[in-house]
This record gives sequence, structure tokens and C-alpha cells, in this order.
Amino acid sequence: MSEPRTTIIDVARAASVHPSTVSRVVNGRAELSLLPETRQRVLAAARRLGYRPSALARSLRLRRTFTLGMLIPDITNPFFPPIIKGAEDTAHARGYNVVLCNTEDSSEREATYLRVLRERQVDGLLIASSFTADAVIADLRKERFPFVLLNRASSRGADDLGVLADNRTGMASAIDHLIALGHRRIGIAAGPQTTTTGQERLAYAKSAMRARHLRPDEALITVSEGFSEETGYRAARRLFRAGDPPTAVVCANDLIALGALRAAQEVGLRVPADLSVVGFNDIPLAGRFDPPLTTVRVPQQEMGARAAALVIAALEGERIEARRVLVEATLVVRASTAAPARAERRSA
Amino acid sequence: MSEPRTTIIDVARAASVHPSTVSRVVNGRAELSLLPETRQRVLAAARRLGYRPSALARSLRLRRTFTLGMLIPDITNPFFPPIIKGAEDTAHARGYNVVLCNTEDSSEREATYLRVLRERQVDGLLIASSFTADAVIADLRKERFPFVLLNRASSRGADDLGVLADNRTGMASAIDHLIALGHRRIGIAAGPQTTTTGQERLAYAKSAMRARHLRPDEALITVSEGFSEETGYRAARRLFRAGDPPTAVVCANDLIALGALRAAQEVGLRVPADLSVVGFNDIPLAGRFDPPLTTVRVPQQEMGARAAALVIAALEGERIEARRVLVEATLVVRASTAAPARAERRSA
DNA sequence: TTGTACGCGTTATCAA
DNA sequence: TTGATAACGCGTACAA
Repeated sequence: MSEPRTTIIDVARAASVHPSTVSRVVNGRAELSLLPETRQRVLAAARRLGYRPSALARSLRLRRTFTLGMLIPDITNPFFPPIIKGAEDTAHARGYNVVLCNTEDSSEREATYLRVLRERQVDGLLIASSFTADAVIADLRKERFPFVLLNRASSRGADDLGVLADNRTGMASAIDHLIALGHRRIGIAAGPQTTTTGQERLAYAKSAMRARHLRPDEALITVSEGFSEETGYRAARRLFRAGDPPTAVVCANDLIALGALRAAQEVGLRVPADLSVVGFNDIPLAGRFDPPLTTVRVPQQEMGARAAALVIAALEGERIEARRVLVEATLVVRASTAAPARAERRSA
Repeated sequence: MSEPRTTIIDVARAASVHPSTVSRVVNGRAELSLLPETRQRVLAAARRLGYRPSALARSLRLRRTFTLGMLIPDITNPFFPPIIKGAEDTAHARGYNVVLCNTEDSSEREATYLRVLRERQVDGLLIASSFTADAVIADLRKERFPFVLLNRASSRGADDLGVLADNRTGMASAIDHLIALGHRRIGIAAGPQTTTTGQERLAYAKSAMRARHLRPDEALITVSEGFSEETGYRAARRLFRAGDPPTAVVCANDLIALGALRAAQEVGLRVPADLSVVGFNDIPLAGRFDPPLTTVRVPQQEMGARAAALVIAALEGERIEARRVLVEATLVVRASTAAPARAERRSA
């Protein structure tokens, strides 16, 4: 059916040299001394035959694939594409490829993909999928396999490589902003508590409130089953329908915030007049929604780039200054937040 | 540094059988007869040693990698993630992996990636990047390498495998919609004419207008340098600033439409009161922008899925009914279009 | 039912 | 400066 590939042997034959010589020529390392004449002969033959080296055989021999595996929970979440782009650009610049795997937020798929990637002998892993249940991660750690945690904390104080947003500061600035506007009944649309991101953002939102002498009201906390618009919508609906709604709600990410916006509209809460909404991440086009989203900006592309740089540094045995990179999370105020219509009493 | 991998040989030794026996066990084909007892012994040894087969060696031997390469022009364009997801899901279900490459809309990167992917011996290619200058594609065709064109036409009448949106019908419905609303001065924000998508959508928009006895006005046609919001914004700005603006503008994709929206706002054109805007693709959340976007829906995930199914069918030697799949493009009317404020005279 | 032998396409190492 | 050899980890005819 298909033509037999032209191999290094074919080229060698055509150039009347030994295969190993061909190898030396095409890999063209400076320190090797080659007669310019043979060099040319080999190159000519290679071109003529349309020789294309087999990365497969090469990797087998070298025991390196120059490939990074990347685990993403949901590629349709606009938060991730810039991250992927950042990672891929950096990897590409350093001669690495990236194999992307969409885990669909399923720990089962996550495990499957992890196995596949390792069978494919990827040199390292970028893990942005977010399950806390990480027997898998523990394995990697135990086997000392190079990996970077992206946008998720490591389960223990472990000194895993990691690139994370500063959730604490981000949530604090969101809460501070709302309080400064005069809000006192602040709700939280938390992310799934099976993820470290979900846990952290909820915990930090609460502690920020406490730091401002505001007692988090459990009745105003709702937990979304996922990080999507749809799950966010359902969570927010539960919150809005149960009794007295909050005057503001802080969401674990922008999609949940978008879901909250939809739920608010459905029950007749106007944003921001009746309800202020804050998201997290500042996904692309967040400012173009109706209303434009106040959110905590996280530098997505940078995160991807730094994660890739980190594993590669580890792979190449370079010096690593910080094993754990914390990127800035800064509030971006847009039209989805405003002072509450009926001013609340200032309470101690 | 790193532990030596446990190979099939280690397992063989541990189970006191020959490596080939191990191979037979792990690949577990039904027709092979194996003593249940040895089978168990091997499996036990494999598990105990944490044996993980090397896909590399396997692929080298089998001359198949069960990997598909995928070329995407811009992963941060929301149009593509669902396509990728569709492709990846389908591939995964059939035992294939997908290596994603972001060409950044650069023909140079496209060529580089294509070379890398082929060196890596991917079994087939999904090509969604969109350059018309396709010496590269011609090569693939000549070498009879399996590939599918996604969202781009093949340059010749060639019978390449392809999955495309029905640009003709889509554009016609957009134009018809505007005309039905009463628009006569209809502008076009075309996509880059170096891409088949850009060319087709412009051509079909024009011919749809002609079919309705409306002469396309070249002064109302602007060409965006890319498919992004930013390039769309710049193109639309040129259009709006030059003399008398149109009452409606049809855009080559949603991001360009979003850019047009921004440009319109900048020059004080209210949408849809002063200007109707139509996009193309119906990217996720298109209905959540301000204003919600009237656009032509293209089933993104389905396109990805069908593309993957198509190459895989080719690879597995399955019967292929249609080499060229045309998916439906249907208008979704939202608030970015309305009747023109000052009714235009009906002209013949 | 299992073992033997070889090849998949490279490259590092040693010898010439 | 170049050639020869072995090994990377696996699958499969063929033999036993």
C-alpha cells in the first residue's frame, strides 16, 4: 500500500558511505570532523531521496523524545487556550513538542492519558487538570518523573514544581472591592471542592471576609459542580432561589460568573443594580460580555510559558531558582460590580 | 539519574519465560493459545515490576504510531477548541492520540510543524490551518499521505478528504436576513484573502447579494488581515471612517464581528439601531456578548469529530462514502441585527 | 504451547 | 576521517 520509507541506509548506499556517516552528517555537530566533500555527497543524496529522519528510532536510541505531555481539564474553557499557547510556544522554542490531552474533568480519563503519555515516553508533564485525588501524582513523585503542576497546588507541602495564580491575593482584592462598594451580604459561588483551585479560592474568599470583620454566611455559599457556565448557572440558581439573595457574589472562575449572570437575569436580579458579580481569571473577551465582567486577572499565557520553561529546565538539568512560581492575580474592575442599590447598614 | 526502565525482558526474566511470550500475553490477542497459568505468571510479574510497554519501540516495529497530527491556526480563537475536542474525543475512542500544533497563522510555522509531525511518524493529519499557498499540501497529496482538510477547501478540484462548513448557504442566509430586514447598504468585513475560508465567504456574500439584485459596493468591502478581534477592529474602522458607512455589515467570522462591534461603538454607531452586524461560526458564548451576536452557526465539535473519523477510516482501510463532508451552516438571529433606523428606499 | 532469531531506524563507541 | 558493531524495546514468522 504505502511506499517503504527511505531510511538512513538508503542514503548511505546512494552516497557510498556507511550509515553512521550519514547520521553524523545530518546531525551535523560541529566537533565532528567530516570531509566537506563527503558531507556534500551525503546531503545531496539525502535531499534527492527525500530523506526524513525517524524521530521514533532516534528517540528509542536516545531515550528521549523531546516531547512534553500536557493534561488540560477542559479545552473549551477559554481560560486554557492561552495557557496552552504559552506552553507550546516556549516548548517549541526549546525544541520540544507538546501532546495535548483533554481530560474532560474526569479522573478516569486523566489516569488513562497519563498512562498513554508515559508509554509514549514523554520527557515531562504539564498537569493542569485539577483533581485532588492524586494517587497518580504521588506515583510520579515517587518515580521522580519530571512534572509541573499548573494552576493547582500540590497536595502536600511537597516541593513539586508548580505554577500557580496567587489565589489568596486575588480573592482578597475581590472581597475588598465589594466591601469598599458597600456590600455586606456577599455570596460565594465556589468551584468543585474536589479541586485544589476550588478549595483554595473558597477558603481565601472566606478568610478575606473574616479579615474585614465580615462573617461568611454559609447560606450564601453555593458550590458549583464544575467550572463551566452551565454548572455555575445551576449553583447560582440554587443560591438565588433560596430565601434572601446576596447583594454580591464572588465566583471561582469567569464561566461560573457567566452562569451566575444568567441565573440572576432569570430571577429578575439586575446586574449590577441588584447584584454585583465578580469572576476569576479574566478570560479573553471577559470585558465584552453583557455586562462586562469584573474579575481577577491571571496572566494565562505567562503561566503556560513558565510551566514549560520549568519542566524543560528540570529536564536539561538547569538551575532552578524557584520550584514554585506564584503569578500575580490582580483585580480588573468592570461594569458587573457597583454599590448595592439599597445601602446596607455598616456592621462591625 | 533516572532508573533504567523495566522492559519486556525484565518481566520475562521474572516470570521465567521468553520475552516473546510476554509480548504475546500483554498484547493478549484471542487467537493465540497461552497456558492460563503462564499467562497469570506473566501478568503478575508485569504488575509487580510496574511494567509499562514502550509505545516507541512498538511503533517502530509496527510502523504505526496511532497518532494523528493536528494543525490549528490559532488556538485562542474560540472557534477551534470545540473542533479540537471533537477530534480528540473521536480519535481517543478509536485508540488514537492527537498531537496539536498551533501554527500561529504563519505559513513558516505550518511547514515546520508539518515536518516535525512527519518525522514523528504520525499516521495521519488534520489540517485546519488555512493557507492557500500549499506546496506542502501538494507534497502530501503526491506522497499519498493521509490527511483531512478541516474548514478549508482543497486548492484544486482534488478529491482530498475534507470537512467544511457550507459557506455558500451560510452567507446566503446572512445576506437574506439583512435584506429581509430592509437593508440595502450592506458592507462586508472579509477575512484574509490568503485563506480559502476568507476567499469563499467573501465570494459567496457577494454572489448572494447579486442573487437578490443588490450590487456589491466595493467601497463597502473591507478585508481584515486576520481572523482576530483586533484585525477585525482595524478593518471595520477603515470601513466606518471612509465616508458613508453601511447600515449592516457581514463578517467573515465572529471575532471580526466583535472587532466591528468595537469599531462601531468607537465612531458612535449604535448596534443594532444604526448598524446591524452578522458574524460567522457561532463561537461559544456568542449569545452572551453585548449585543448578542447574530451569526451563522457551524457545528464545531461535529466538524472535528468527522474529520478525525475520516482520516481514521482512511488509515484503517474502511469504506469512505463521502470524501468531502459539508456540514450545515444555519443562521442564528440575535440582537446584533435589526431593521435599519431610516428605512432605505426599496430599489430594484 | 513456547522459544529462537531477526528486524524496525537510529546513534554512541570503538577500531581502523 | 570513516567504518563496523551493538543496543534502544518490541513483535512476529518460524521452528521446536
